[in-house]
Amino acid sequence: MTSREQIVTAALRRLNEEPNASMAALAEAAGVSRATLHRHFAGRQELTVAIGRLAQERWERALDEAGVDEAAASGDPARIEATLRDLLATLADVAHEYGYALTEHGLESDPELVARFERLEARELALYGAAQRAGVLRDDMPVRWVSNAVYGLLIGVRDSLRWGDVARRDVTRLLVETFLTGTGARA
Amino acid sequence: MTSREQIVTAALRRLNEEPNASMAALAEAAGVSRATLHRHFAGRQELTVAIGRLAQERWERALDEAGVDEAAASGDPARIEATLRDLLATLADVAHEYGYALTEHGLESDPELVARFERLEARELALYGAAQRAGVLRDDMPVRWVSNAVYGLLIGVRDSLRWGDVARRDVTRLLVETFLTGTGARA
DNA sequence: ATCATCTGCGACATTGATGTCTCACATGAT
DNA sequence: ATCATGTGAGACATCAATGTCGCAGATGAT
Repeated sequence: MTSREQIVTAALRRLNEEPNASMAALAEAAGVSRATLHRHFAGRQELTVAIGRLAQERWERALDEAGVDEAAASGDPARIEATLRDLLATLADVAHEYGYALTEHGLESDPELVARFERLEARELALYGAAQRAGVLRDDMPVRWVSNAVYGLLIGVRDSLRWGDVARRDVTRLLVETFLTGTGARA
Repeated sequence: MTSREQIVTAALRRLNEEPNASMAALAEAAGVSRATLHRHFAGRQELTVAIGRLAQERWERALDEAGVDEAAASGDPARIEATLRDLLATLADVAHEYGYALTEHGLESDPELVARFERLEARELALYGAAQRAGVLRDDMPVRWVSNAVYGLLIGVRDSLRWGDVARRDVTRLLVETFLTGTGARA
């Protein structure tokens, strides 16, 4: 791991705890002098964008490994549902590890990041849409609502783990079941 | 409405759009000079805390008007469910109007705000717990997860409205149904 | 008319974070 | 031994946001 990568991951860890940590704090977290931090990243913006990219790569890998595109194209309900559950399970981890990137607003100012975000989101929307057509998800909800609901629940996951409200091994089940069948008791 | 209140509501409106807006921007949004803003609020902290208090008052009113405590104490499933639906509908509005307070981290540094937050949260947790015991909500989920899921979905509501993904008149139904029965199609 | 109060305006001081620079030291390759 | 490279330490400059102050004009009550 290059020192640049070490800095990014250390900064992410620190920012997950304190989103407004100063560059000095991030340097300290990386075990590096402030000057060295600036040698690798011209400014805070550059560093946070690097973190954003890292998060997106992780997200993209989650989509790839779950086989989102193929499942969406297949139209096979069983396969779509399995993929969906698989994806959500992985996204729970991503939310936990990259929570900072999940909630930070400043990242929207980087066009490259925004563009990639939209591509990734589109792939997810395609899966949700396919799930609706295949009868896996109810089709009387806007796809974008479904997407935003997932996003919100992922923030719930992040907070639950942050505050220690829920054990890590339970959180996947809670997320998936809440998303698919809600919190209501079966009639 | 006193000018102090006008400033708070204008600042809230502005911060809902741009959470990092400067004091100068907030003064402008309130149609007031920067000096006048500082005459009313010694610093940014004081202003954001005032906003936080406002949001909490709104939240408290939502709990009161829905009759959360009485419903929880009654143990009556029908009443609890009606109260729950009612509460969520109101909270959707609160999330829309007070989104800034919903996501801003800096508010956690004010002890008074934190204390009141915990009291309000406790009332909600009591309702969720009662709902679980009454068979309205499934009882195999930690109450705190339920609470965090609501919180997350409210962020989903906020974003959906912010980006125009969902019409305001639809969002209540989407929230309530997603929360209670999930996004999955009925088997 | 007079007085109290609030406000806009603009100048000024402060502050905390940020970015830059220099120099000395450590490491490792040749 | 020498050289290249990367780093720590600390001084320094900069900058944007923040907070303060004084003065003059507006408003409104008596």
